[in-house]
Amino acid sequence: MSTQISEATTNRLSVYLRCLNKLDAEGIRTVSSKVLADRFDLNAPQIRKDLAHFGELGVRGVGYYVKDLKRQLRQILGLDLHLKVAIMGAGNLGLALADYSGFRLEGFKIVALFDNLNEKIGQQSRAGVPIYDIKDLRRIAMREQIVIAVIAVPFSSAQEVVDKVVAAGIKAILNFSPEALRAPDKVKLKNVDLTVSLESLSFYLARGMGGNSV
Amino acid sequence: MSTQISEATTNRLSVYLRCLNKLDAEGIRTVSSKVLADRFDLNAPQIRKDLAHFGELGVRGVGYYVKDLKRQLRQILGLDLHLKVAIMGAGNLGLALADYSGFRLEGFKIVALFDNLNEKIGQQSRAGVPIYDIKDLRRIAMREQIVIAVIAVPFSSAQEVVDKVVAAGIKAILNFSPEALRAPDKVKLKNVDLTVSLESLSFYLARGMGGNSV
DNA sequence: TTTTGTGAAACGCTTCACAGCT
DNA sequence: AGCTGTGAAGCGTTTCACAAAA
Repeated sequence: MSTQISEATTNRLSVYLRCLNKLDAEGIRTVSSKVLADRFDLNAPQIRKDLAHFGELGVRGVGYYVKDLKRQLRQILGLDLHLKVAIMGAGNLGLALADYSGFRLEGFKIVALFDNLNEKIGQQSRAGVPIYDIKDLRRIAMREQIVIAVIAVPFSSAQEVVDKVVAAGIKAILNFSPEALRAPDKVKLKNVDLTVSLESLSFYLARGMGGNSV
Repeated sequence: MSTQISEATTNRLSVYLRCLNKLDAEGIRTVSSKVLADRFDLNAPQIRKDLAHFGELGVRGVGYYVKDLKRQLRQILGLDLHLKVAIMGAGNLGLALADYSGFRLEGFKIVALFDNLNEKIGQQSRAGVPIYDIKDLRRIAMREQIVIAVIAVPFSSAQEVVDKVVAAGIKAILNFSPEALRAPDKVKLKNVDLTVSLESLSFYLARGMGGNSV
């Protein structure tokens, strides 16, 4: 419990939760690490190790109670906090992210879009997320208790927007722009970079390699 | 040269290329691993190790010639192949991905969107990417020589679409849906999962941790 | 008996220190 | 002298094998 949990582990916890949701929807009550692994292409000892970081979540000889483990993972991942999210940039990507129903945003609420174009400010996304002036970021972030910002602005203004996000007291950033951004250590920054992802695929194609991976 | 190159390494190659593009734009001719590292918050020995996988790309006592290294990285990453990309799903996200200029898609061409809704088929994105019937995927993938598919459909139909993509002979998939997809080993699958990313941020927030990372 | 939780081994990636070129 | 390329050391993560518990 006192050790640092790696990013790889937290990512897997998220995947485990998704798997458990499926099992629960099927009415399955208990599941062993072996069955979970076989069914979802995971690794049984790794599941046990990952979960063991957070106490004795399973029952020896039985496995894990699906509903209990779901609840515990949701709590561990902080989903019960119902964290508020803002999307920076009401362009195509920002609007799409604000509304995309394919993302199972259980535990998150997208409460605001921010932009600097007058014709966008005051409008809202199709699903009804309001678009605010980025000048009002600090005020609205405090009022709405926004703790996560998603960066969906063109790369040329990404760093500038990150600086504003940090100044507004937001504590975590998910960056979609293809730019190496700097933020203070106290702010958690995670990058999702389409260029890097595509180039990685391209590399494997260029080498004529196969292989399946996350 | 005969060893497997790790995903972490290929991702960094992509980052190095981006840094070199900046240096080149500034007219800088040569750069040492030390300077590159200091300037872009990278790791000098790691840069050398990563590059050394592909031969002697630098010059001892000098460093790396920016233009040469750019060219070599582009070739290593397969960007000279100008690979063709299709976006599966002409919803908000698919259309946004097809047009988003913030992504520096140097070396890739998005040539098609696919959907199954009649009112979308025959239309095109704002930037002019045509929307085809997914039924014609195989034919158009062959005609256009599409080798990468981006999955931007709702999660409930993601696996079904992946199966069609595989059947059409496409060799690499970038998955934006929050679903654990299965594809044959010969097809390279890479997941970009907003849910996992957000939950990972949420975990750190819930634990009151700081820390900056990729 | 079944299946977890866990110390120990194995593995792979990163960092280091320096030999080898220029 | 300067900086790369690289074998070896260091470190963190994954895998294994089994003791402990139900």
